[in-house]
Amino acid sequence: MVAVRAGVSAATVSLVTSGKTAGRVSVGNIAKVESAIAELGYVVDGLGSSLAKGRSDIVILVAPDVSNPFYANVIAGVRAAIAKDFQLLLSVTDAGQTPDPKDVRRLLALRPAGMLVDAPSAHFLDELRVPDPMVLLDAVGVVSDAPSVNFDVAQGARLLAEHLAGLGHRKVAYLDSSTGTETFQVRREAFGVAAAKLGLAVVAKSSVTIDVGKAAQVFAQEWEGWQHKGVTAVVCATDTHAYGVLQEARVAGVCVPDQLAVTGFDDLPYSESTNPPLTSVHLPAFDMGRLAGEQLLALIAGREPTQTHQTLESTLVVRGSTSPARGM
Amino acid sequence: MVAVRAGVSAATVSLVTSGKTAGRVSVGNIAKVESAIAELGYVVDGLGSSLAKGRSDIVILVAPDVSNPFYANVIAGVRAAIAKDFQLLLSVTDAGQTPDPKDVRRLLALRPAGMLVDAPSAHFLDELRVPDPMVLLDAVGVVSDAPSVNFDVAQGARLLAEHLAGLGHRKVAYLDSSTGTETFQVRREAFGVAAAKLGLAVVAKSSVTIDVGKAAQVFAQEWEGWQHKGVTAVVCATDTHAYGVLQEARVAGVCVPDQLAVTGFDDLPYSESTNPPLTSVHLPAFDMGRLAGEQLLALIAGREPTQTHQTLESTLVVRGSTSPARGM
DNA sequence: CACGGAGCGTCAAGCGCTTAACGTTCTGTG
DNA sequence: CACAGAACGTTAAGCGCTTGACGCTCCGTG
Repeated sequence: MVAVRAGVSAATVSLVTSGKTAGRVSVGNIAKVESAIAELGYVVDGLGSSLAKGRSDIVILVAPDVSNPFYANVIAGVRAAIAKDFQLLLSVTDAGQTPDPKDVRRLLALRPAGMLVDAPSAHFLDELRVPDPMVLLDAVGVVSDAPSVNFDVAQGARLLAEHLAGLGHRKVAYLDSSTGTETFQVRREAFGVAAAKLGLAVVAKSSVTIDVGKAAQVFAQEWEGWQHKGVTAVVCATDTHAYGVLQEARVAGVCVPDQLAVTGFDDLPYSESTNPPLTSVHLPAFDMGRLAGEQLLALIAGREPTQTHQTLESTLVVRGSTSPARGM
Repeated sequence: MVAVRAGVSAATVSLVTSGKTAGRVSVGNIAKVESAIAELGYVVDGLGSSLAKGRSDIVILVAPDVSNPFYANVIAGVRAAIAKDFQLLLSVTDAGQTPDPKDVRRLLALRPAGMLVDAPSAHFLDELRVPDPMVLLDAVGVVSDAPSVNFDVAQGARLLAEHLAGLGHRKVAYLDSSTGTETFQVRREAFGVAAAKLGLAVVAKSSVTIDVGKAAQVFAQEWEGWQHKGVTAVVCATDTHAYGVLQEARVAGVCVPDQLAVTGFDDLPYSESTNPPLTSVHLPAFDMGRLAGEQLLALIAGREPTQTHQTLESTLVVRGSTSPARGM
């Protein structure tokens, strides 16, 4: 191995690779070791190193649905914060499902340096014996003393309700999904509260999944009923639902936004390319990831996090899918 | 630890956890150990175990761009194949970039059980000392004796060219991206060949990235020129480009498909929800991931892979964005 | 009754690394 | 010149697990 090549002991090599050379290794030996490392293409073995140090340099990110472009942004943010020092390991799951605690425990066996949990369910946090440094993302409706970074969903919902009410809409349909996470529940409640304050009537309906297709089906079934009730706008709890509604509305010959306003939540990248472009509540996913990553880094380093619970502002992006209600 | 709790040696616990109890551990002791494990919520430490066994149960997936929904499908497929036995670790990178071999080498230090490389560049494979079990995905334009699973891009390009020629188009613009991977190069060439055979004239243009917005810009700049040249269709090397074109065409008052046909490549999930829905070459990403995962599993188990190089059929999904050329 | 072998457990070495503890050498100072 | 302490190196003890080697008990058979 490197040690014999450089003519020193393994201990010395270790001191060099970990940069603890001050007062322990002579410049001559540092050079020898470094050139031996270069010649051999040596990389410190992560397994041995982690075992000796008691923890690996892996950070685990648990997210409910990695195929969702929204999470891609979160992931990118996390990566931006921690990639220099740690390996990011994703606990990948199927769409909309919270990971099985058993799977996560398997990950925990790798003794990660820290853990990030996106959209954790209370049940999930209970089930799992919570490890040392952990930061929660988008931890709505969950009580935990772990630091967290969240969106101001209430604000987004309020902006959205005000926008619709301002356009003269009096009755809206609310479409969300009955998947596991608390996310949708919180959004529905937030919108309900905001709508109630403005005298906006809400008809709620849940789809089974966040699929574009499923949402389209629901719309196809419900549209007639909604029409009878005087619904002039559909508020979707996630943009993918809105895509389905847009698609099916076109099929049904319903003109958006003239006959029906449609709005989303998340502001996914494609929402500016739909027809018409989608009015949506923008949630700063990348920033959430980055901030959570930074918090975790601080925690790992033993520093107390600056703010335990951070809330990020959400904004409303108004595009072509909303216009004044019929008859205005 | 578990051993004392069950009143046996650590060796016996290890035999139980790894299932090698035949002729080594009595049923009584197995029961004792198992209940001790259950009570303590014990999970075999991955670090110690991997170190002793010489390799971890991690599989690394290297992909050029995880935020792309196309890769999300690949990942899902890989996961479906290997999740039972291994942890999937993604070498996450920035959009369109091949990962830095240095980063990957850091991952290699975890001594993964195997490795999957999606859209590898020749340079990347050279740079990296290739580890034991490795399977390549979408390894176009790369010579390597590692098993691989690929798309039949030529077939897709042919179907597309035939479709357009059949609709009476004589001159098409080809829009792709100049990002690192060989993917786009291969697609362009394949389409060029197919088009030439059918007497279809091609005007090529590259965008800097695969961004929707960048593609829109390119279209805005080029459209006038293309119009002069008699271009009646835009072929995009990836659906995201097509989204940009669709969007900008609407802004410019160009009617798709009557004035201009637009096609994509990849058949991303949103392509059925664009306006009009996008005609696109469908690549079976999930299957590619799954097959590659299975190959890798076989390799890891020491079995020879059944087929070294597999090619998956691609198909053309015709939707509303293509119609007969003007004047037909 | 002696002996072979099956059945069951444990021992101990070792995976590749880190780090406290402990030399050894060298330099400077009283 | 003696000695303190800085500067370097190495030794060795693990980290938590796996596994080949070994030992013991017990049973069946010649």
